[in-house]
Amino acid sequence: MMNEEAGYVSVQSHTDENSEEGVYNFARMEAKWPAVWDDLKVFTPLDDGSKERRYVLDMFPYPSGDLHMGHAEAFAMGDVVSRYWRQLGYDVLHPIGWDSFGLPAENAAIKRNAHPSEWTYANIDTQAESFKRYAISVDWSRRLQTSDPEYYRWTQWLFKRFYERGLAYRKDSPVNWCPQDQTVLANEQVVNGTCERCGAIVTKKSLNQWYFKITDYADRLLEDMDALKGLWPDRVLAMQRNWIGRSEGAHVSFVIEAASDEKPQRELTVFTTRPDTLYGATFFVVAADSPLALDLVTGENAEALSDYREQVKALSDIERQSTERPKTGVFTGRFAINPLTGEKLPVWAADYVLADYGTGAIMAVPAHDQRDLDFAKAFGLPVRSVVDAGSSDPEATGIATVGEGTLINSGELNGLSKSEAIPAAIEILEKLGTGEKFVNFRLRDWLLSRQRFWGTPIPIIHCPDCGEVPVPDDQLPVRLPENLRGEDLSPKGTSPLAAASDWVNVDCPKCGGAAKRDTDTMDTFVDSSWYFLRFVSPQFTEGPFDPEKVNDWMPVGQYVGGVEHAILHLLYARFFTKVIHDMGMLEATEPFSRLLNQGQVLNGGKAMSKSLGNGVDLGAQLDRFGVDAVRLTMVFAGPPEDDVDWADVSPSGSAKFLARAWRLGQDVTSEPGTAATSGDRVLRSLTHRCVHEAKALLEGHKFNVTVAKIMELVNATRKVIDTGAGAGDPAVREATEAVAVLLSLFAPYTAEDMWQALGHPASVANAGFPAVDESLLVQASITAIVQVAGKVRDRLEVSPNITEDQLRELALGSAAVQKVLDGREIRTVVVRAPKLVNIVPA
RNA sequence: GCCCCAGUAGCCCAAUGGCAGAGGCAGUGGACUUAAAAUCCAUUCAGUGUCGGUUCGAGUCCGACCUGGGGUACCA
Repeated sequence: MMNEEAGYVSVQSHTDENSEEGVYNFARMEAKWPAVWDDLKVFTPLDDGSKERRYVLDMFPYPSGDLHMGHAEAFAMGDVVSRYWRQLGYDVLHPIGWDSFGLPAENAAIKRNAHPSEWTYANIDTQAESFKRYAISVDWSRRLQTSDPEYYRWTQWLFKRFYERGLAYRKDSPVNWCPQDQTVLANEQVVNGTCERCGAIVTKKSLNQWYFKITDYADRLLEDMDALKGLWPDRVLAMQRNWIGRSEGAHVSFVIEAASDEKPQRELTVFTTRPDTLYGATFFVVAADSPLALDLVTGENAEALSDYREQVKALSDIERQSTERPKTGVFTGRFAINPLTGEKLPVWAADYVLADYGTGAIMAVPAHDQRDLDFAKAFGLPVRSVVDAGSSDPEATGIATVGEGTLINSGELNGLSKSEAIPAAIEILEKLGTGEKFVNFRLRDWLLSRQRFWGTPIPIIHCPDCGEVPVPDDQLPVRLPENLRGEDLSPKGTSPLAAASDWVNVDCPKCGGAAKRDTDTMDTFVDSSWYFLRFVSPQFTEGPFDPEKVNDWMPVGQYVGGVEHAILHLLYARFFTKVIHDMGMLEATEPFSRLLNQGQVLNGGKAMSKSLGNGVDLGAQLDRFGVDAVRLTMVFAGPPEDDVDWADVSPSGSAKFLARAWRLGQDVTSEPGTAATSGDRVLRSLTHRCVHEAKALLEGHKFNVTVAKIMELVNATRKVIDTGAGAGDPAVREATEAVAVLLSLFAPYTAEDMWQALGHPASVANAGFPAVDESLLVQASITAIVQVAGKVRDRLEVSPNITEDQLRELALGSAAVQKVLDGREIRTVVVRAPKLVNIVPA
């Protein structure tokens, strides 16, 4: 703490305007350079095809307030890539925008009796100013906001194209409903099964909602991940894979016996991954909350089912999801016929079978499925083993046998192993015409409608005669009304838009009769599923994006953002990209070639939060240490994907290092353009090795190690100035210029100031990555180590070009080696010229 | 429960299968200073979570386990 204070004082003491020349002063640099960069349009891509294009993108922010430490880390990382690519000579597209629709703005508007746009755009302006101070290298002319009518016009346009392709549709589905507040709740507004606002127990209510048919793309979303292997973090790919949840098995049809004239015979299909266990099925279960259960139930059981369904509805998510909860269910009075054995299986309704997975019905094989076994034991249903896994009886132990084994009690399947029996059973079912191989997915369609105001209106008109009628393209955008504010936006059981009668009531575009607008708005994930496409031509008026520009830039070469978006945003963006590709508007089938997940910024081992009181204010850190020091600290703290614990790092140490680097620029006395060839050979060699290694490290996103290499070079250069060839040596200039260019990726103000001190015009961002002289990478001599039985026994100074034979002879001739060998026979000699010899005695 | 990721010095972190240390923080000593800060120089500190395996050689590869973090969970 004392030392941090010391750093603070030392840096801060030089920030006043009258400070002496030659002293590092971050405040002066931060005041000076942004205007210069703006004038030079350093970060505006040429976009003319004269240079190879590269697109780097940070996940765009939500304007919740001013920037915080998390933004500072994420954008520091993305900026390294952007500035690195620019130094390599690419035409870099690095844009910024805001994901500016969303509920917080609506809540703020209710509280302040204002329109959500006021709060939203004020915050955006604040963040934009902070980003400019933070010196992220973005093209400000491409700035966009998803809540701009010029943006959401195209969100609506895309929705219509999805609608035309049958990929946007409405259906009834159960949603969270608060009976007290008379409103639908988002999942995150349901806390422990109760309404976060009033505490009432949340129930399910069936409402008509809009969906995107993402399930049509499940296979491609899964398969195309193969090409992302090694380019996206493994865990993100794993999470997406789990989310999509591909499961191979079979559909099997069961005949349900007739119960009466009103309840005639019918067929029901189940999905199972274990068709081999069909002989072990002893009962049948349908999801209690599905319409199927109501259809099946017979008279005397109807009341029990109805009571049971009420109980299930009242269950909180927490209770429902607990695997510890005892199995519950009711008998429906019906029986299913096992297609292989003709056996009658009682049909139960239970909540452990989910209505929206598979077909909402299962065949229950208690001997080989733990859940079925738990249910069988709770209701005294029979258990029959059909796979002998050599373990004890499931009925006695209560543990289902799920592993490999030999089929028994299973007719023609007897004697087969589990893995042989699965395809054999499918073949039998297919011959009987009562089943087939089937691949099931866990992924569900994307519920996109929200009963909220501050989102993209759904461009559909409901006409009593014509039904759903899309708003014609030339009438887009359907704008949000501007006269609703404050209490008008509070939840009243329907979307706030429904109350805006001027807005809702329109003529049907088809028949001209009285009709009403759809009053729902879109999930904000829709807005963010295509913003990366809009950035290629944000002012384009003929479509969502310029069809030529989009293929010039897409796919995004590097995407940077938090792992919290590992599933939803990234899956949705991939889905949109594929649909837009299928529409023939885009060549790419994946939006983001490479993905980097930066870690979180913690304080004292924990995420910063108000309740913990451990928040660190970004603005205060910037005031105290300077933008460059904060950026450098974020990058140097560790690998980009690791969390940064602000309690473990030293922004004052970063500031000290930057001042040290900056002073090199002040000290150099040779003229710009001085040839380096006559300079200090050792320093030159180090400079070129540093640049060479930095390139490889940057490609691998090892930014922290890159910074360490720059520090090494700074230390060596300082030594040459103070105790070596001196400040006038051409190698010192060469090294210092390399430091400035490398540092420009991490500390743009310091680097720019150094560049100027070295006599170069702005901007260092365009200086170009230093060229490496390969001949300087070769060292004059190398220390070869000589091991005996893996232990180091001698070191030899050898030429890097030494042959294996030469090195072997030298090593064997070593006195130290001979002493250790002590006359023993030699079994092998491993030679790795020029670095190592390992002599293995017999 | 299942699936990922990570365990190296007091701390943050480096190390194409080849001398465990590049860098930083903290500590210690010194130079400079009337003194302090800043600056500069020097320097202490671990055998890599545990056990086993592969190899001439393992922090690195393989297996099991321990600890921590993350994801997911009645998905048939």
